[in-house]
Amino acid sequence: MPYPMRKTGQPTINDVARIAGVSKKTVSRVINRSPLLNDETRKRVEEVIGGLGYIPNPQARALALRRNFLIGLVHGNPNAQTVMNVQQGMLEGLQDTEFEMVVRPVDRGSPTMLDGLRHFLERQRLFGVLLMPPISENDAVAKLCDDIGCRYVRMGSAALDKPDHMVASNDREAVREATQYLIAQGHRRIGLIAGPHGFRSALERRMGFEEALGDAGIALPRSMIAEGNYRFESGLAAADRLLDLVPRPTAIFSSNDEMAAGVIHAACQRGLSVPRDLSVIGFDDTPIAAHMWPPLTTVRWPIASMARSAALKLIAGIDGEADPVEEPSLFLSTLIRRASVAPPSA
Amino acid sequence: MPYPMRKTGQPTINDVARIAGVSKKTVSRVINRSPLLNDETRKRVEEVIGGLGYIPNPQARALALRRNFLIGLVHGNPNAQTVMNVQQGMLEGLQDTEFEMVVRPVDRGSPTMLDGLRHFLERQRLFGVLLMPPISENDAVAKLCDDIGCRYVRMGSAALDKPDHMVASNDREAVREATQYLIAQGHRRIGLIAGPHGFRSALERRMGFEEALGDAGIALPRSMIAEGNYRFESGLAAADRLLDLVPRPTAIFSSNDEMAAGVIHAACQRGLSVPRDLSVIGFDDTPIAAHMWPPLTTVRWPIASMARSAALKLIAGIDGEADPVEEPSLFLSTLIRRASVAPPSA
DNA sequence: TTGTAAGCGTTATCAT
DNA sequence: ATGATAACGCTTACAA
Repeated sequence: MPYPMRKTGQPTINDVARIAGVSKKTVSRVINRSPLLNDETRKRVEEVIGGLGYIPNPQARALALRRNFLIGLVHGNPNAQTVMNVQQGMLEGLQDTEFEMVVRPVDRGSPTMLDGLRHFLERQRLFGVLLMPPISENDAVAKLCDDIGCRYVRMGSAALDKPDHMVASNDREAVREATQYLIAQGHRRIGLIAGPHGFRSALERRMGFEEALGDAGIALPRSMIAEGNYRFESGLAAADRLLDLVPRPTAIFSSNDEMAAGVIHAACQRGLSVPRDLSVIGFDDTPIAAHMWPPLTTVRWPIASMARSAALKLIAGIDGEADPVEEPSLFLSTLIRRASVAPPSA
Repeated sequence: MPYPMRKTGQPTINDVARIAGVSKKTVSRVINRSPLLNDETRKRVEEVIGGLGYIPNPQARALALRRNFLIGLVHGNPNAQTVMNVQQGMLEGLQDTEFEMVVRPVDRGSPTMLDGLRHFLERQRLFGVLLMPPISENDAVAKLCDDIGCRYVRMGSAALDKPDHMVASNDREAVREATQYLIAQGHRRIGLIAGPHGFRSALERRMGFEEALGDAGIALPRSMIAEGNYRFESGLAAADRLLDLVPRPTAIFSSNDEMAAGVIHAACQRGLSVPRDLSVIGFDDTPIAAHMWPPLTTVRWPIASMARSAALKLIAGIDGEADPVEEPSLFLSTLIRRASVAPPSA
């Protein structure tokens, strides 16, 4: 036999029912916090449950309920640190619940992505999924979840859905602020390393950047914008393009930290000193931001808190005891000022 | 009702049996690749399965088999990038199987860690778990898995268990080689930033370092060793201690990349130039190694390959078709030479 | 408020 | 080689 059986000595609902002198259904009601139950009965059953150390079998529940106690994390191919932060926040939200986290990387862009995801969700009968950007920006994915009755919460850089299906950050305003900070420092030739085309986060951040420059009456020639794909190498290449300009930009805003690391790398390669010859601002505040030299001024993206909140939204309303906590849907990003920004040198 | 029911239109084993004109048990035999089956029957059933798009319900299987199709990833609190690499390797090994990955962070050091883990494994009836270092070094955890009939594979920096329960890297030799490289460059005052006490990886790497120095007849005063906890800040602090020495070390081997980033940070803060004033070698070859300035010479730790192999070991022997692939148990680390090492300046 | 009986979709036992 | 029947441990209908 490929799958060897295994005896388990764990108590079942039958044991509890027998010892408590009630039917299994009554025990089931206790487990599921049914409101119509005599307090005395409930107490007696709970005592037996405690004494036996009984824990309901999740597999049996999943079968009967046609629904597993698993929350999926669906992510595309973003930054490793971002994924870790999301996992951490999610697990925090799921802590001390009956839910576990299963991780599902998908290849966005693959034509079979949607089908693969459908099979996954249908087979595993997930309770819900957390959709990370940029997968979360795909409306077809959200519709798929709806169709097959799987709860979902989308994480995004703008309001993508109804509040109970979404947690968002205010990227545009945060970037506008960051850019205003550069302007206030005296910078006028400011380059942008944009995120990849088709990403909502890329769009929002770019618009924040453009708004700030527009408000200050600073022209933004096309040449001052270079597009990257959120990866280090693309930041390096984009910075090379911007730094080749004459005159050179005195500051660069990069749409994420990983590309900002590429900017600093490119500057160092040319013998430019940051921030003396070039100021740099990133976005995310991943650990490397504080660890690189010079420490990177960046926008702190509260992605872990967002994920925690998203997880709580996903499982909200199933805890018979308390009313579901109203989790916020909007999270504010803040500018973290470090050494990578200085006034432009004369 | 807290848990709303949901109708599913998916075909079941009964549909397959009815249409194929066989009993469900026969279908079950086809699914599980039972050897005692008429080829003709199998073919007919497989056709129906294909036509219907039937997929066995994992929840029902889990209940009947008393075993879930989930592989757990148990990790303590190490480097985020390392965890991501492990996840990636694991998922690669699990790709196109019926298994999913469940992530379980645990607080090693907590007195309830073992109990918590037991509850998790027993409740979820995991098929198997991948134990990341340093949790993997805890023999009590391995014994726990054995006791409750959960497969396990331990990842480590040395042979921790029998080959089918372990994947290991040769940290000691790799570090010896890295240190020899520093010596060959002409360094004689070489500092070590060790990993935390109680970690096997820390011990192995330290021994490799000491062996290389011993072989070369270079004295290693206690003051040239500083202990860190694998985190950036600890590397920064340890480097500060080493760089306060008079005379200063001309090179530092850091037991991982994150602490090495701290070393470079500390050097920059003092106005020292790497590699002119100080050569640095790290361990891991996480992405930041190539991204920092200067690019970090480091030991490439093939942790993703190890995790992939570990996953394959976990599910080996259940695929009735092919014989289980013999996965390697030992993985070799290699030195990656980048710009952070140079001969000591006169 | 509680219990009885019938699933949920699969696999194990023991026939034939 | 295949099938009937009883698990697996829980939940929902429907009674009582």
